Amino acid sequence: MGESPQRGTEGAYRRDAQGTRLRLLDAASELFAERGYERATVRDIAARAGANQALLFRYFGSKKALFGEVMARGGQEQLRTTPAERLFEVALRGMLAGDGAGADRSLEVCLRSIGGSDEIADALRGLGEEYAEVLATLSGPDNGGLRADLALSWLLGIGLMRVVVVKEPLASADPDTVCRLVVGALGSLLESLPNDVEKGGENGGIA
Amino acid sequence: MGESPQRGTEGAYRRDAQGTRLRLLDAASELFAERGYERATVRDIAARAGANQALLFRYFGSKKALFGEVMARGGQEQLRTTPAERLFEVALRGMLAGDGAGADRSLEVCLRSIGGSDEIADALRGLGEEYAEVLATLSGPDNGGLRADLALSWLLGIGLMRVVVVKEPLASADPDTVCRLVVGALGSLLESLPNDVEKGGENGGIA
DNA sequence: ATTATCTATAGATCTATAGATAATGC
DNA sequence: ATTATCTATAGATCTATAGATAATGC
Repeated sequence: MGESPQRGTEGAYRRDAQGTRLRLLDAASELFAERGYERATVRDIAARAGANQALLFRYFGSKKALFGEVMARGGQEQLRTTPAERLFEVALRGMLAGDGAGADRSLEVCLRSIGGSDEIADALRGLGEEYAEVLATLSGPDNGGLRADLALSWLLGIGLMRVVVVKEPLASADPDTVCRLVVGALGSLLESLPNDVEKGGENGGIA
Repeated sequence: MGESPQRGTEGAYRRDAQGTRLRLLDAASELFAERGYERATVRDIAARAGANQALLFRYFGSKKALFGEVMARGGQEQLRTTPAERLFEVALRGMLAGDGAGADRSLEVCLRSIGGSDEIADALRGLGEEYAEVLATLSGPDNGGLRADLALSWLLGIGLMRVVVVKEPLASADPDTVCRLVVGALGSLLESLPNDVEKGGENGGIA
């Protein structure tokens, strides 16, 4: 009983398709980030949005389509507003900070959804392409793409261990310390990071 | 129809509880590695083992218990037989090589199962503890545990991008090249990695 | 006689849909 | 009248169990 109004705290509620759609999208962002794609059920998403579960299908068609919209919404902003040489650190700090106000949780969503389905892996690959493309501009021509992928791998691995696995001492380590250690070590991989490190330059013959 | 004998290629088959148990365990190792915990169903596991699905529950009790046995079986060997200063590279090469004969796929299993349930994260954390503990001996006293966690994060991140996400160019990059780049960059994080990466030569001027 | 193996099914999810209800705009 | 919202349920999984069947050892 008592599930009819479902709007909880708001008191008077008005019919508002666009508003409901947006609340569903926000709720989905949160729940996908918290539990991953599979474990976030449409009923839970609708409940958090204070909406009926059937509306989710009316407005988005399917759970997968909703996931697609969630992924499309985030990420892009960070990519557009951050200069290449700061992208790694900004993304890393975003991951380390966890949930901020309008924090971009796209990467976290991906990490928790891995293995859920092939479409999820596709989504993460797509997001990765965009990050890696930018990061690749920081390397010389030799293995630039590979170096970018490796940097991105570290970023995701750190997120995985810290946010999903919650491995100590990493999980509660000071973001500044983590950032310093990682960016320092990456200096020999990506050449134009802010804290310039002497660079090796050549790569020594790859067969 | 026609699912009764289920032993396929073997021809004459004998009742062999221990053998069936082992085939189930092997099949589970493979399928968990390929699809992760959630998507590997007990029916598929039993089918690959050429056994009836009910036997899985008879011999292991539950799907989770089976997963536990799979995780307990692998990993340990690599940890015991590999000296600390080579552990990172050996684990990395194992991840890069993918499926060998008796390759240890525990890490891959974990990567594909993340988000499936809290128990999975626990299993990965436990496996991580053991690796990190060994890696921590390679660092000086300052932030040794954290440095080890960061190295492990990179290892897992690379596995994630290469094996699960299949991001190019990393996915089909030459293992030697990847290994050289990563071990080189890690030199500034873990202090006593072998300076001779069996390629000899340039290790990049790392402070 | 023992017990490895198989059949059949309970019971719990979860996504998705069809159709009913009711709040808004005209 | 339109359409946002809700109810009820179909249909597809999947794990797990109870009890039947049949291959082995004595």
